[in-house]
Amino acid sequence: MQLFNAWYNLESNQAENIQSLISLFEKEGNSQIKASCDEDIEIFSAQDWKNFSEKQQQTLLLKYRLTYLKESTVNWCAALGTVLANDEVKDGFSERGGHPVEQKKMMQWSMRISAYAERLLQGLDTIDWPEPVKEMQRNWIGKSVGASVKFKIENTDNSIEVFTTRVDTIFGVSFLVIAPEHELVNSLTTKEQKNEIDNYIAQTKKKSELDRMADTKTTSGAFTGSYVINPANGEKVPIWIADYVLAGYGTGAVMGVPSGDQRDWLFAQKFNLPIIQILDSQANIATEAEATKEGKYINSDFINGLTYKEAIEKLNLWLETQKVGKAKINYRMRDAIFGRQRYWGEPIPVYFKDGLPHLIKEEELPLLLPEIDKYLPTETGEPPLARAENWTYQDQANYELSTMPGWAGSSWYWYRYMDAQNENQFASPESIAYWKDVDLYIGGSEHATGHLLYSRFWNKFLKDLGYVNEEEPFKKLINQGMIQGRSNFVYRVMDEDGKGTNTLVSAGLRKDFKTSALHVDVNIVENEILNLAKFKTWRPEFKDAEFILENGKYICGVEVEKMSKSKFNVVNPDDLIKSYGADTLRMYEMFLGPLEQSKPWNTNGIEGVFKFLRKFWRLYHNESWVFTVSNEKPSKEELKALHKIIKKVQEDIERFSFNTSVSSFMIAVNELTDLKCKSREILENMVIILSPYAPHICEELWHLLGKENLSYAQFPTFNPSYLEEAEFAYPISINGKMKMNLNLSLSLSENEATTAVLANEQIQKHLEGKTPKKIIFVKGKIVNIVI
RNA sequence: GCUCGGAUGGUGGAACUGGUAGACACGCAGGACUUAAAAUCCUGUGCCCUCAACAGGCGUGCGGGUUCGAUUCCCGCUCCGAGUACCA
Repeated sequence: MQLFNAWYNLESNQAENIQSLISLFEKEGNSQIKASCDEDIEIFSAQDWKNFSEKQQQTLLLKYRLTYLKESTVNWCAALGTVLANDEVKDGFSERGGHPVEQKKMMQWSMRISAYAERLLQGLDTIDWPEPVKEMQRNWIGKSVGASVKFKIENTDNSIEVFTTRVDTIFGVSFLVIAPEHELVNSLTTKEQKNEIDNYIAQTKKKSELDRMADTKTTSGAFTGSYVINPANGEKVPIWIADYVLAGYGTGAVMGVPSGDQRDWLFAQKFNLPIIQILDSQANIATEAEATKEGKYINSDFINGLTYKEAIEKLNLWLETQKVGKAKINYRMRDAIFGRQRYWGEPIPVYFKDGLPHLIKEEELPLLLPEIDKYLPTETGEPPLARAENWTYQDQANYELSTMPGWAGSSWYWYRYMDAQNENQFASPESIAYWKDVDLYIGGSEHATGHLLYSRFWNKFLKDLGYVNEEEPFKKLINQGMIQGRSNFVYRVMDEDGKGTNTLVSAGLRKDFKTSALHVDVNIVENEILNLAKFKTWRPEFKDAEFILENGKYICGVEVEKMSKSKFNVVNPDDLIKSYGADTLRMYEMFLGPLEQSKPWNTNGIEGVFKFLRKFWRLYHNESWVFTVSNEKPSKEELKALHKIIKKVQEDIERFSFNTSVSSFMIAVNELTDLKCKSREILENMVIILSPYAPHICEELWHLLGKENLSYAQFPTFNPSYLEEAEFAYPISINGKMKMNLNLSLSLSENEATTAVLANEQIQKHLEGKTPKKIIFVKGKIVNIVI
């Protein structure tokens, strides 16, 4: 609601209530206002504003709001009557059922995250996050400095606006490409070209954005028949459409400069368009494009002879004075779509009256999901909420039918933890002032450009409105590795049109068919062999499935990928807890490897951790499993073992290296077992050190030791004097190859040490009578003899 | 395609700042205890040559380089994973 009732003021560089915008409109119209808003805003005066009807005013405001309605393209599956996510579309067909999917335009709620692009970018420098994640976000925000240029359409008053980072190449333009979805395509297409354009658009509609992107090898496009005039030299430039240009980015139009851009070069090659050299440094443009900024301009009228920097400056000024363009900063990040055509999500608290969206009143919240007969779209393809009876506001106006996406909740939930019982506010100002932000956030890098960016966006917005105090929500971030799953696949045979059939072919035979791979539940697959009976009942669409078997079996394909419900490769840890206990599972997960590393889930080593915990328990017991500790003074060796582990665990916790701590615990327990240690002093400390790793067993032992409140026990202090050594077994290497170890006192100087080394008989043997050229001595590390 | 990450024994991994590669586990093999099994304990286990020991050679995805010395640094690839919007 707040986002709907807000706009972004680029002057104060923060979000403000929509009321302040309305007052500005009333006072001075919109010509002086610097705001993040839709591109197609007309200029109006204060007087105009007052004369506008209520409806006109609201329509205009919608173009400024931070939550607004926007036409977006979605994957539409007519057979299922629903919108599909990208990962539910496989090769242009729905994963479920194999029905055709096409790109369809739809009015969708969006959020103007782009208003925050610069702040999201700058903020990265202030937070302690892994560099790769920051880098991904920087690339995602994608700031580029360039210019926008208007190309006038021949014989009309309209023009096409183009964004370019290389305005200096404007004299090399030999064509203009617009996205197939571009709103001007229809009006630009001439009678002669209509067939070709229609065909091309039909083809494009079948491709998802992902497909369009994956295929960089084929150059395709179609000529509209119309021309624009290059403002720089007045020349006629043909307008093409091509699917490498996306409607959603910039203006959905690109100027084609074949000499400087390889993609444009390929396009010009294929369709016989001129390739114009514009820099004297471009020597090989007959074979490939050269995106150089070196050299001086040629064939470029008034920038001939200038360098790159001079040309950019001159052109930007020229564009502005000619009123055909201006210098511009562009962000590749698009606004985020906020509506979902699903049932399970928060309903959007909006109703429609006279085609305009209105918010329900705040005291009417929360708006609860209505009951519906089945969680499916309607027969006419409307979202599930359309099934609800009387889903109307005050019995008159229709409610919005889409629901909110997952990130509506995930973008602010941590504030709820600060004040979870609060019934009136999302969190009280006092609790927010106390807790501030999240000190350490552990999350997977798969959220780098989704959740972690949306959260930063909402947090900044909440700060602008004074609800929270920190600019950034997560001070420090660590990427834990993803636990991956082994996914199994079946292969659906496709007919000549590429449509899915009812037949599935075993993995070994799939080369002979055109197939598309489908995830299958790992629980109905054993040793890659599919249980056919279970498969048929798994989902209704497979009831009558037919199989092409190999050796009487259906063999599934295997891939390792992230564990996810949608991939049907999730395993449940409950069974492990039942047989090994939660401590074992917890420690095993740590033992598996470094926190940041991804790996497939595998329980092969869990026995080792389980045995360790039993061995640890036995330290506190005698042979008959009776609790036994002694009050004897610990020996030197026992103290050494203890202080080794104190040091190690301290260091490991600092650097989040839990797997190495677990190994060290095993070493310590092995040592203490060998020493037959029963000393209370040692064993009490061991419980404290291990307790964060295996809390249950430690709590139990703590009680047996006659103590309470383990979580408040003081972590033991490391004493280095227990670890001091007088000697070190130096590795002696010859030409960098380790030959033997030699015990030397650590107090020896370099000279004394090398003398002692050369005096050694065995070393002389290794030297084979040769005189060393050089001896490298690193105290406490190594001796290397070069011969 | 693009952005980001990863690769070390049969397996998970260790080696933190360029200094003994394979710690600690799993698995495997052999043995002890047991009527037997489970549990527990002991020994061995990177690869190659060798009956074995001694000794030797090769080894951190691949190909080069820097260095007395490289799993670690540099250049060029391959494969695997995550994200994705052909970003003008």
